[in-house]
Amino acid sequence: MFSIGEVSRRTGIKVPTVRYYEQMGLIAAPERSSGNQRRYDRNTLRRLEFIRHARELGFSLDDIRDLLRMSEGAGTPAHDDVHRIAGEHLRAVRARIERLKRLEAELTRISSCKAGTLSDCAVLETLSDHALCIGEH
Amino acid sequence: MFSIGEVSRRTGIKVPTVRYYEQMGLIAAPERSSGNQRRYDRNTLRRLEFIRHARELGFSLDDIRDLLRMSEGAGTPAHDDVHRIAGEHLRAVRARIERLKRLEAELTRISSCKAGTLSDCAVLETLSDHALCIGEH
DNA sequence: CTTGAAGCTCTAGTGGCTAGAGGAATTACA
DNA sequence: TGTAATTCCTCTAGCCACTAGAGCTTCAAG
Repeated sequence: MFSIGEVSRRTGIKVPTVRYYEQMGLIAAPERSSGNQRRYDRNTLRRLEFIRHARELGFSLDDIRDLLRMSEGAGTPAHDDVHRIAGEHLRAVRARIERLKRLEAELTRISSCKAGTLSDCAVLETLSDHALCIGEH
Repeated sequence: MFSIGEVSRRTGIKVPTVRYYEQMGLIAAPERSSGNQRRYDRNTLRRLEFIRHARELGFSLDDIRDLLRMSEGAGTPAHDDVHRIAGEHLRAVRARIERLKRLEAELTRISSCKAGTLSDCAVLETLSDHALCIGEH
């Protein structure tokens, strides 16, 4: 059995965040010691690693709840749902990359200015120039 | 003079968000009509376009406040600060792109699985597998 | 002059945590 | 066994950048 601090060290999830996940229903309320401190088993540890990884992949806690539920309903044909969630997320991620790349190009341009005075500098003008807006609006 | 709705239409910033920016001190409290409704001039319109654009570039409201202050202190040698903020931001954006690309690769892998049953599917296992974690931890 | 859209202020909620107060339990070591 | 340091507990409140809704007033078109 692991204390919450041990769990935190092993999963890389901060202590208050572990408690927060419990509150949000992502993990069950664990057993307690005689002095009312949380004691976790290996299953919960694995579950938290899953959560940590999925969070790094950018899934929302709601998505993760779904994914966990699916993985629990062993054998049920939720396969498609899992792929749907992952696929939707992949699309969102690709869109984000595209947007960030355009952003990078613009930032590179405006931050490479070498003029000596602010009035010569493109940064502020660029930020003001509506015609240079990235994205759709 | 423009009503808040007109401003919203012209800048693409939602009405409550314009009021929020006023509350946060990014724009000054505008004149009011006899019936206490906000009336904006072209200067504020331009300022809001600046804000909108900078937000799209991912600058925080705090950064934008700084940028606006610099652009107001006309002629002062704040040039370096502007570039520092933009440069810092550029570095952050590049890091984000790198992370997202690794993420995309992993998502592509896990969502391309074609197995018929959940137990054959790599998605959940992949999410659980700590060894496949992206990033540093 | 009426009606419906748009405006006003105010409060509270969102996601995903994070920080701090004030106290209790555990652990390491003498 | 004593004690001091560390970890843990609950609870409340704060973060960012909005967003939603209630309940009311004003504006503009016909």
